[in-house]
Amino acid sequence: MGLNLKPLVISNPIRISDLVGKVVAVDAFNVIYQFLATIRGPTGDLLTDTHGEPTSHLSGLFYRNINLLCDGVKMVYIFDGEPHELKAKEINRRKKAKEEASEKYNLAIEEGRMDDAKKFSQGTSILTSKMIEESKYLLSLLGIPYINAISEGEATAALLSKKDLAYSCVSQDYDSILFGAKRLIRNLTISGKRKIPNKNAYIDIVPEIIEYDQVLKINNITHEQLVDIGILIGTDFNPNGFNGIGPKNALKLIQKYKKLEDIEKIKDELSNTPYKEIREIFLNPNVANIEDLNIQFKDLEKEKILKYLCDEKSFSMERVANYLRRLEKNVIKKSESLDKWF
DNA sequence: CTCGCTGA
DNA sequence: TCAGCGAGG
Repeated sequence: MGLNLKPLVISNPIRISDLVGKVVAVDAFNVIYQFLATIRGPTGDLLTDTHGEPTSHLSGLFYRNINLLCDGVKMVYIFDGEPHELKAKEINRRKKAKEEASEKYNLAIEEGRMDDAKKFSQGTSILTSKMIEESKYLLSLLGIPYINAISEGEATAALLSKKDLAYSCVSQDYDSILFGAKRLIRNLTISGKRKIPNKNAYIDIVPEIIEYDQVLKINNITHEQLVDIGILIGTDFNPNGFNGIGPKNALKLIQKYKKLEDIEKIKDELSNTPYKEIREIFLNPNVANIEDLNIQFKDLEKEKILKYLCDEKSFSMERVANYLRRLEKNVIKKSESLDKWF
């Protein structure tokens, strides 16, 4: 799951009101997986419609996006395309991890350990192509544009930020910074309090922003060197990184030796790592031409949303209508306060 | 994810 | 008034 850059970055809290009118490029898979992990019933089951089809992804997308739209944030969702072939190992590892989580989940259900069941269920989420299509459909009804990336979604999100078509990327993972994104916002689509695992305590989750320039500056490194650090720690394209090297160590090594080829003690391991190819993935990512990306923000289609979510997906008419009304009021209020200036 | 209820 | 919990789908 991404790479652990946390110890090497500075993150500053950001208020959602700082994002009014700004475009953010959202890592769609990352966000939807989060909804699938968190939006579950007391024993870890997903929300479903009357046919038993999962609806947790739609619930999360609907409520979260309406709130962000109310706050005046403009989202563009970026969906992953074909993964790079070097990602096969990582994809396989995730698949195995899910199978293991499913076994633990089933056993916990069988033995009536419902707390455990809920815990293990979070690791079992599978994002089907049907769920992806449903998510895209709901986004289009909400008037929120989305882009189908050629390959890694985070590469395309980073491109939007580099070209100032977006102010920032949005993801929990740090990969977009390696792709050269100017900014990354974390914790935008999760909110409030989170329980600390196995403890009876809660922490406040607040949105935070990470600046690319600042990351390079405080560590006194270049973009190329940041990518090399990522390769040492381990990326999706070389999942485990190098033996015994964590973020702090990786930084020290690159600060001292400047590049992977000059680090004597990793020579053998390096010869077994396609590091040149991985560098290329991050430094010359496979993305569309910026002119070919058609991003249009539209009005939401109220009737169609009600029809889709309530008639087809078993959402409560009252709740959905309430939410849509709240957004409408907000839009009116915003335009009124704007009118006062003229 | 979010709402709505509940008990301090 | 508000954190915490259960339900929604």
